[in-house]
Amino acid sequence: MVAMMEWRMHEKEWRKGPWTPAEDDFLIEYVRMHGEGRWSSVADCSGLKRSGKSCRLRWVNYLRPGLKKGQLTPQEEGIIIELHALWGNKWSTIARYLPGRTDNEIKNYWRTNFKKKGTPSQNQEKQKHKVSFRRDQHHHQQQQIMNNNYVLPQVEESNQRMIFESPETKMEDTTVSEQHYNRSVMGQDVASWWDTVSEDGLWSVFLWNLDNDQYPNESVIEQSFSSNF
DNA sequence: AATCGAAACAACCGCCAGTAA
DNA sequence: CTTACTGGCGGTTGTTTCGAT
Repeated sequence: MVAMMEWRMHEKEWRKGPWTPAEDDFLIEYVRMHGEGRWSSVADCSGLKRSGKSCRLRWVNYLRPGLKKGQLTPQEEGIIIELHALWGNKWSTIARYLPGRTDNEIKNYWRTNFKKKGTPSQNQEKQKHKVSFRRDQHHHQQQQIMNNNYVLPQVEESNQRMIFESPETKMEDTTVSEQHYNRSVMGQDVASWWDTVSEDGLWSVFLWNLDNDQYPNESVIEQSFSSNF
């Protein structure tokens, strides 16, 4: 009995730290068999000594098919900047507008570049010369493994208002403010956009009460965009 | 070549909301 | 109605890599 309890306790001691390729394989195989979700049962079904949370995080941030890796494009940077101005640290919400990018990636990017430093435009030149070789290399391997096995699932959330067909072109079923956002930011030079906004003091129009978790006043946004873009 | 600080990234932690029992 | 469980999210930390000196 005591031995049994000890065994059970031991069973719940999850492994931590960096994931090994073998663990990744286990998780990929699990998702292939059971689909996403039911993370708490991964350990039981796959033999992984990882918590459900850990498995979900690994899958979402690293193993999931369709993930883009490597440096963010100027367009993506612009999207992040603008949406952060609109919604604050709603990383998962922002990530929905950047197909293939994760909330974690965006969060890290923001913290590294903008949190306690100058404007994005000041950091742009610096950013251009930074390349993540290690990550690209690893991701390339992962993609080669998975491209043959997975179909990128359609994003369908009842209250998420968009379906991406290609990353930076077609968006469907967006709200008015989002459509303005799409028109104004997609393809625009980030540095010039930032300069415009910061010089004109436009940030004030984006300020609203973050606690109520609502979109900013659309008419205000519409006004600011129509007058500046 | 060695060292050190900054940047980049992966992963963990705590909290919260939704939901099933 | 209450409670426990689960998944998701944002904040934070630890490690690795890069670049300057």
